[in-house]
Amino acid sequence: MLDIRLIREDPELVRRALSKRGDAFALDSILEFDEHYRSLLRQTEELRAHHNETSKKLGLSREKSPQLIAQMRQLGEQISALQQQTKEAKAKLDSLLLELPNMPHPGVPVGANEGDNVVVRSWGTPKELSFKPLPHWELGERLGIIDFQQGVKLSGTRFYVLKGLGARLQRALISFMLDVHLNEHGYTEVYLPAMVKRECMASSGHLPKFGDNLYHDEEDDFWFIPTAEVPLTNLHRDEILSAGSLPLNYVAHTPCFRREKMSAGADTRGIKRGHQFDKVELYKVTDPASSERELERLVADAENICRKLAVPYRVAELCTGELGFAACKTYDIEMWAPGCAEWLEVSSCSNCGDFQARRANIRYRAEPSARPQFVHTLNGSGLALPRVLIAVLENYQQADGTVLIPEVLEPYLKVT
RNA sequence: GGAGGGAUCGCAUAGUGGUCUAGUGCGGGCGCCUGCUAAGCGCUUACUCCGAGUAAUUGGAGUCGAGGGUUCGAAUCCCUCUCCCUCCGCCA
Repeated sequence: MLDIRLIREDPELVRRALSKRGDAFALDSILEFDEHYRSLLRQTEELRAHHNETSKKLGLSREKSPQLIAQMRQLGEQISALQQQTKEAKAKLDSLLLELPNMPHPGVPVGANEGDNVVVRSWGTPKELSFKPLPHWELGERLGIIDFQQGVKLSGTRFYVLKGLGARLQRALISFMLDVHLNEHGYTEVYLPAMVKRECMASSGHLPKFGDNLYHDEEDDFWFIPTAEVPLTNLHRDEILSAGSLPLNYVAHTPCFRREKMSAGADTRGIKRGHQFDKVELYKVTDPASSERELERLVADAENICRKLAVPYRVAELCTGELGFAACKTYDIEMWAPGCAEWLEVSSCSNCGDFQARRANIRYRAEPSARPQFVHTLNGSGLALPRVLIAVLENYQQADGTVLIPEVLEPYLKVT
């Protein structure tokens, strides 16, 4: 959520920033509703002040004047009517504010689509292969480690079953990633609910706008998380943290569930885009001054996994048009997959500034007696499992159709 | 799933219709005292919103789990919901 005071004081700044995303937003009606709401609020408060004062006097006086009580009753009715209007205006204002995305950080390259993203660095070079590399769906089927038909049999399109070494390879990757983030990067591991309350989705920015992409249980109003970012953002909802506790660094392995309505038709082959997938997620809560630096560290932590797996990758900074709703700055990490001959997005690392903190009401005190202010939140995959699995299978495949195990995974995968 | 109990300031508690402008203790902060430490003493210590002021500051409104109701007036009475605890049942 953007600060209404900023919109009020400098609407042009906000308008310019948001326009870089390539959409138009209803700033004018927000300003109008804000003005309307505040004038109602002022009236309500004035009447209430008068009401409070008289009521107090009445309490202290010995004889209760019936006329005065009648007057007060009438005033009370006026107040509750006005209060109702004020509440409605506020609700309308808030619902408009919740639809506004974050403002891109000033340094983010302006652009409309993927072509305008800027590759900031790359690591490793795709191996020269003496044979034609297979895509993972063929490799996986031949080796009997990915079964697409059984996935469809159980749950329909965009589901698959990992079997034997396929399942074990995924599990090895998860353990390996968690261990690196714990031991080398100093994150704290957390185990999280995969279903959360509606308000959690609003805090992270996934509701009200993106309900289409979420699975939802009607009976208990549980929402299935599309990423661990959702529960992680809510871990400290409505809290005031001490400056000394920052930054908080969390790592979590969770399943993720996405309807993928928007991308109907895209990537239907293989395991690149399913309705359910696993992800190791990195998350940071920082003070405002350190969030930019911490984003660089977070990306470096995710990259470290790629390097240890010895898979070529590149890092791109997203242009303004590609930024997610809550993000003000994002780096994508893409691993090279020779079989399907494409760069696979295995991680998206974002600084959300105070956008989520404002929605989730997460604050901190710089000094023990200082006024609380909003923290910054950052998130990034470290990394997304199916795509790393693809990259490993396709990069480590041999001419005879077998696949080698990356050295770092050997301790996790004693093949017998 | 059934029955009962509960939710008050960071924590623990007091508060059953107007003097609650929510008290007290602990914890935190600032200061004093003191060879050091401990102790002691004094002061202080919630958040949000609207307004005035360049600012320090200041006026008002709201918040005792959430929402609604009764009342001139609600932490206190009533209703609904959420969450927590205890017991029973079921269960990995």
